Amino acid sequence: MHIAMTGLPNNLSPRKSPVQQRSQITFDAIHIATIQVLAHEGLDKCTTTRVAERAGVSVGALYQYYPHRSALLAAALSRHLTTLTSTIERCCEQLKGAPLERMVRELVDTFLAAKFRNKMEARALYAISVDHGGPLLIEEAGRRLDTAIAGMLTTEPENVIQNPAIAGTIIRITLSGFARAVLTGNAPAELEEHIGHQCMRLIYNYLSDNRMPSTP
Amino acid sequence: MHIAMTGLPNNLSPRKSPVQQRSQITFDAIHIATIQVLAHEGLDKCTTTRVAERAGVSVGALYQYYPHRSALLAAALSRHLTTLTSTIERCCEQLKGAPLERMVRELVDTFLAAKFRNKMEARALYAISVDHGGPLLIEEAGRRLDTAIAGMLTTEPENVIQNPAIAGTIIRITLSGFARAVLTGNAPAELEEHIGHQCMRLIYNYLSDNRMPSTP
Amino acid sequence: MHIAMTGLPNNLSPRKSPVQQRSQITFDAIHIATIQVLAHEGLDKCTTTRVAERAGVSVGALYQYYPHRSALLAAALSRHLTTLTSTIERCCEQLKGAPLERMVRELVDTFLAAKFRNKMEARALYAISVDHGGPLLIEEAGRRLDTAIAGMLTTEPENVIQNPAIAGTIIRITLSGFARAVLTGNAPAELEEHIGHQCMRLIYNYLSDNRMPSTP
Amino acid sequence: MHIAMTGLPNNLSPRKSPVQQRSQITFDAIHIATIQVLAHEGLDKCTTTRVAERAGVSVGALYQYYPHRSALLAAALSRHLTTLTSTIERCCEQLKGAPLERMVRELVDTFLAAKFRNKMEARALYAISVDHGGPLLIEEAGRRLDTAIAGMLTTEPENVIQNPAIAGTIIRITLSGFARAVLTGNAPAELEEHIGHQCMRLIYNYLSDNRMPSTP
DNA sequence: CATGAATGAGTCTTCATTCAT
DNA sequence: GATGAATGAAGACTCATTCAT
Repeated sequence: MHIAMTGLPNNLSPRKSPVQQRSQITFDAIHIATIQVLAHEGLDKCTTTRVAERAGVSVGALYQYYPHRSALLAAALSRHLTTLTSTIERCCEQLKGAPLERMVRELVDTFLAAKFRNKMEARALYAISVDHGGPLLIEEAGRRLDTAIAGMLTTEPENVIQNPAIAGTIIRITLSGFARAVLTGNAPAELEEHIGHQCMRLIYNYLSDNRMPSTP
Repeated sequence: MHIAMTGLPNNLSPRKSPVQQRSQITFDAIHIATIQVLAHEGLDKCTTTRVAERAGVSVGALYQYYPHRSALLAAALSRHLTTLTSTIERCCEQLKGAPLERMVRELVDTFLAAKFRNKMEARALYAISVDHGGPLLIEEAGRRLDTAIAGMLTTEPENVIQNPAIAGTIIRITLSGFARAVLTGNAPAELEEHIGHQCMRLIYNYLSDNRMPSTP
Repeated sequence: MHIAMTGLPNNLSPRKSPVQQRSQITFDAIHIATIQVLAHEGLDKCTTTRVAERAGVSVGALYQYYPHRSALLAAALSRHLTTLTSTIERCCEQLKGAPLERMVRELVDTFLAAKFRNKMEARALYAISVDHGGPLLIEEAGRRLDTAIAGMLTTEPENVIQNPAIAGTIIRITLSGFARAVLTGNAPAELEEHIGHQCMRLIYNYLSDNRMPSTP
Repeated sequence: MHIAMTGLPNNLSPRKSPVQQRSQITFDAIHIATIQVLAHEGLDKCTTTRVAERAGVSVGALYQYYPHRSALLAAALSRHLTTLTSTIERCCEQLKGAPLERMVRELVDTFLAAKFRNKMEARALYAISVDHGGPLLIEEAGRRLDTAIAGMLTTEPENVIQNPAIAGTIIRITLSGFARAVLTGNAPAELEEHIGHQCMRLIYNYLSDNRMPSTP
């Protein structure tokens, strides 16, 4: 159940949940330090020593909380994804029964806002997306997002959504893709402010229309 | 001009182009080995030693062609992106003046086919997208793709595309995002075969319609 | 101020001064090992691995104290020069006001004694005089020696020294040159025991007389 | 006898003496390149490849003339020392029977002029003085210089030189020491132009006087 | 003979991890 | 528990030297 809670595969979960107050502070300090070092120095230079240093604790202390470096990194990504996922799940819950347009508008806004709240962090964490258990975490988060969005779409009043499951996935991939493009600098600066707008168009039109490619 | 040709930032470009036959063989062997090791072992274990070993040459030989590991990795990504970019550029060129629907259909098909031709390779190369000059290469490739697509859209007969530049970017980001989702296993298996279809819907509807969010 | 204390240019100074007892032992062991390996194997073979081995510690421990091989070597030379310089400075201080003959005699004796106290070490360190920051260290030591000697000469009772600054340098170069010749085996064995004597003659006559070349 | 001619110990002598014209050119080019690279890049970076490159030949060609890197370096030093030695020998020969003052003056001038003719080269070669057979070459050159100077001193008309052999060595060491100090930047700039003058005083007074330390 | 591609032993250096204090 | 010194495996990279062409 530990797995279920943190989304971390087997041996990648933190060693112990901090119970005392001092522990909690240290734990958080390490988490923050991890992201900072990751952002400022890159994955390769995000070493346990440097993280510990930045967190103001000893390496030994760090290993008190995480069994190894991968777990440390995975935890950073995990926390980020968990926050994002929860936010979206809550959002979708609240939008149940709302008109499609509002669903799309608010979902897009919420998603991007969550992703862009701390751009540095979000950007840095892409480094973990290829290794250290990142793929698994991302996959799981993806599933949860898909489910949440699909659940919301099912309640769409006019019932225009034929396959909510697929639609949920399509929306999630679209949003993730655009967020990544913006965060990694792969979108022209002038597009950045219109990203939300464009995503809405993309998604809204996709959902409300299915003429063309149905007869390919 | 070296930069212009390879898309590799100065210090990341290969050391020398092989002139003799033996050289060419070694050079290619190294390139192939790089991708294989990357795919099978991951970025961290894609060491110069292992690559050389797999290529059946000595480390020294490897360093005769690449000044350092990063250049080796960058070159692998570069070649991949160059192929993709050229393919799309050619495709867009040929589609000039075609009806919108055909444009979209063929662009999507070509893009995904190119990306999926060698899935293992494409998947492996995502590891380089965060470092080793990857971001620069990707950015440049992105610009070229955007331009190519925009150029094509400009010739759309019915003239429904208001802002081809933006549209080009949107399309590219969309396609890249979906390709990545599929390749990294972030799309449910059952969606995989419909990816092309869904992308077309997404893009075609986006292009042909702009009712909703124009009045937000 | 670190620079001022060790005479080592910024990036060549040791990493950290050992505070705990264990550290101090390791630190000293490394220093001694460096000189031994240097003496027995030569500069080229004075590798970090070999030094660590000889010191009975791991390479890692070595790198805890020195940022790189050059710093290790520089430190060895630095310590030697600092000792020499301090000794001479003290000597010159005590000889202030003494008659010229005694000044020369004792300075020469002290200098050579200091240099020859550990011939193996002194000999070995010549290898660092061309690189690894050696030239800078030597230059600085030279300046301090010159100053010390000049300061002493200024107090010569009979006031025969016209230009103490120049004389100080001349003396220092002379002494260094002869010490080197002896240590590197460039002086015939039979001269070795008379070196002090000869140096005194050279220097004393130089100082007390300046007839000839003043009318060249 | 090869040894006798080149002054190079056993396996450090060049592989073959170039007989053909083309060979001679290549041979010289390599020699010059060696010194240039040594001067500009330092001993460590004076690699066979770089030297060959600079000389405009292939590594293979270089190995045609020198059995290994050490021989290449030793040869550079050897040539330098041979030139110096010959010059001094000729000088001493011509000064036989001259008055002491002239002997000293011209010897000092000739020595320093020879050493300073190509400062860059002389400076660079100090790097070889600790290894690669350098010590042996220097020792041999020292002996020849000592002998030459002693031979000259023997013919001094007024017969004031008690022990020409020792005196010869003292003079040689003195001159070498000052030359080195100047070349390695260990003499204050303002002294540089007076070096000859100072050396003469040092040596002349040493030779003509032996009052003091004879009664220590 | 010259070339320069290939070799591979050997360097320096880093860093995850352990463990005596 | 916390500390941080020590470990040592592993990686990047160089370069003297050889040898097929």
